[in-house]
Amino acid sequence: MSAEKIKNMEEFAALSGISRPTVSKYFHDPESVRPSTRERIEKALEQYDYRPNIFAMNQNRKLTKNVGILVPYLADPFFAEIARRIETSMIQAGYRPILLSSHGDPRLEVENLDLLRSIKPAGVLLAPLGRASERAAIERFCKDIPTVNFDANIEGVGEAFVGHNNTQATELMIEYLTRSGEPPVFFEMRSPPNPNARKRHKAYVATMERLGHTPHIIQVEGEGWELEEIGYRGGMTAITGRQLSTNTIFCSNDRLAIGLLAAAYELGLRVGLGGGCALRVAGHDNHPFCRYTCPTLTTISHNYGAIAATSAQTLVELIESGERSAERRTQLFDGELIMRASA
Amino acid sequence: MSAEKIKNMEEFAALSGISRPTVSKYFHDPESVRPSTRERIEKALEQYDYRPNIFAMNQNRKLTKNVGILVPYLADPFFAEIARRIETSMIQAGYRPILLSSHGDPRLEVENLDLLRSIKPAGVLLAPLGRASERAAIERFCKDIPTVNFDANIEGVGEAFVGHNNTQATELMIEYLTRSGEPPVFFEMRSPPNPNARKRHKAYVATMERLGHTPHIIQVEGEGWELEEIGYRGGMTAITGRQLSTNTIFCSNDRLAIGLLAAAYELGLRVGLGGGCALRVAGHDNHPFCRYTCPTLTTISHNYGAIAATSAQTLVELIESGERSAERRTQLFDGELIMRASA
DNA sequence: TTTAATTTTTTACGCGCGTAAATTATATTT
DNA sequence: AAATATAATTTACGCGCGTAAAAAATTAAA
Repeated sequence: MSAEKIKNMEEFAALSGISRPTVSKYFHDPESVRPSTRERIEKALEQYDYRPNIFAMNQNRKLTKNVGILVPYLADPFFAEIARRIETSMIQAGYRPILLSSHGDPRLEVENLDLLRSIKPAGVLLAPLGRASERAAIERFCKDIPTVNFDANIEGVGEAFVGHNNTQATELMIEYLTRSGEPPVFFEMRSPPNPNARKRHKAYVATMERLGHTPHIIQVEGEGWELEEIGYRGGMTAITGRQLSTNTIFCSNDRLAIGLLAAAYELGLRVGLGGGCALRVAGHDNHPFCRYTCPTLTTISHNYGAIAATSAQTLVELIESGERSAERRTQLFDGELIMRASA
Repeated sequence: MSAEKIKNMEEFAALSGISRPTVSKYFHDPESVRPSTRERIEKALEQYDYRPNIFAMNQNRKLTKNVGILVPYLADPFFAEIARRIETSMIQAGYRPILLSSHGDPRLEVENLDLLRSIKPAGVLLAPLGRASERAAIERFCKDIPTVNFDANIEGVGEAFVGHNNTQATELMIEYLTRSGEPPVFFEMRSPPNPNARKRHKAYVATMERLGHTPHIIQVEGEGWELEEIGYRGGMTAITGRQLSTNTIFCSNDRLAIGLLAAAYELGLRVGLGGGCALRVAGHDNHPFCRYTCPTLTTISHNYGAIAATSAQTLVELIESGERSAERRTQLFDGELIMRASA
């Protein structure tokens, strides 16, 4: 490889003995130039190690290969995992994903949308903060750029929504818990930062009533995204304060459940199904780490694979058809009961 | 807010009655224009909601406010956490971080470096994959762009290295474990994907020998970044195969330890310090989740705050001084023993 | 009010590339 | 070999903005 540094396509074109527009064409699609030309370009490429500037490329293109992925909080392994899968799908489909996290901050979410605008994305995959989001800004964004909404639904926003069927999943778990023991109390945050919490709350109440049980809800205090810590503290006060009307707790999400398990462990309560267990605990999400709690956490899994693949595919179709779909499609994937040792 | 859409600075300048270069100056630094002018611009800003295109801005600037952050595997909460902190630091310092993950793939690491080149970053914070990295590509990158290396050191690459003192940390843990019980066996992967593993291995051997003990190492099989799963499976075979020469296991990292704890739990081994415990397990990293294992995991914490802050600050200084430092600075932060219940 | 100092505007060019239209060169067919 | 089809080149302009230099307008000082 030569030591000379190549600044731009002009220089590279000169060195390879081909005109710049042809080189440009080559980078857009290597098949679109004559084989002999292609060979010459590729030989030069080996010698000089030039790569076109991606953002300059996209500046004057009507259709770019950039896509944005925006999630509310990347340090949460749930989002990290689903983002990773979507990223991989989009790369395989020939796109270049840019992943951004809003760190739980609605202002940063808006800023990130502005940043995404700047890369002229062909489309965006958006998991919004939810209630905290600045709806107007998001709506404006989606009006301009084809967007697939995932994980958390903002009604009417984006061309499509792909998500988890919280209602079905909640029913599934309550039915299982009721069938195999006492009906559960619901353990949640009073003001949850994560989306989906409301839906789960409502589904819990509705399902309990349908089954003829009285809903019983424990709402723990706490702000922010340190959900395990909040679950732990809330669990301590709930258990020591004897707020539990049954021996079965259904947590709004796995991270709260993980904290609750830690509290139970510390207080010497045995958690699980068998005789001699004082408590059953179930979660929701199938968080990457809940296979490794002690006891392992019974939970409901999102269909991660389907949600990631469908979101990605929906966006790709949207982009490649070139049309904005007339009606907004909503696709929900059923949750799956993951029976482990905690309930 | 008006319904009209503004495409570029030209249009916005026309609507606000100010010339484009002055508007450009305003966006660079609002204080640099006359107060009356600033007012007019800001009034127009409220009306029309225009934002300059970030990448077009940077295209022709000698010094941009973009910085890149590249980590090997973002779905690992360790990297998610440290990246989040660095991102926040850089935002506060007035920079615009772009966070990228290589998903454990060296080729993607090189592609990400190319992508970073395209945004003309003022500097880059790089946690390389380590041994798997394509050293030549990284060297070339660092020659062109001021880079601070963090977490995993690639000797001679980047202007500075900021990381965790694996040697001190390993010594600290071995001394603690030895003092409070039997000297530990070392539990690691035969071919670890994560950086730092080698250093810890060497430090283990050296420290054990210094203390007059025979090093005993269990190397588990497995590829990829599913470290908990690998730790679990390796733990199962190690325990059932009676490969343990002592009752104390020091894991190369917390994620392996988490898997190992799950295996011990499943096999009915009590883990912890007290009488009646068959095993002691310690980890390394202070992974965000090891506070919530059962028993809680004794480990060594990186000085997350210091590493993130120092990396960010070093890069900012490097950028703002405008010089490339003559000698490569290496800063290691000592680990801290986090005593919990598992050892 | 005049003069000097500071801003702002105008003008003009550059960044690295896309892309369309017209022209020229090369390959394929008859 | 001539005619046709295909590909490459030249030319020219655009994307959204930075920035430098000169000219014009505004403000502050004398």
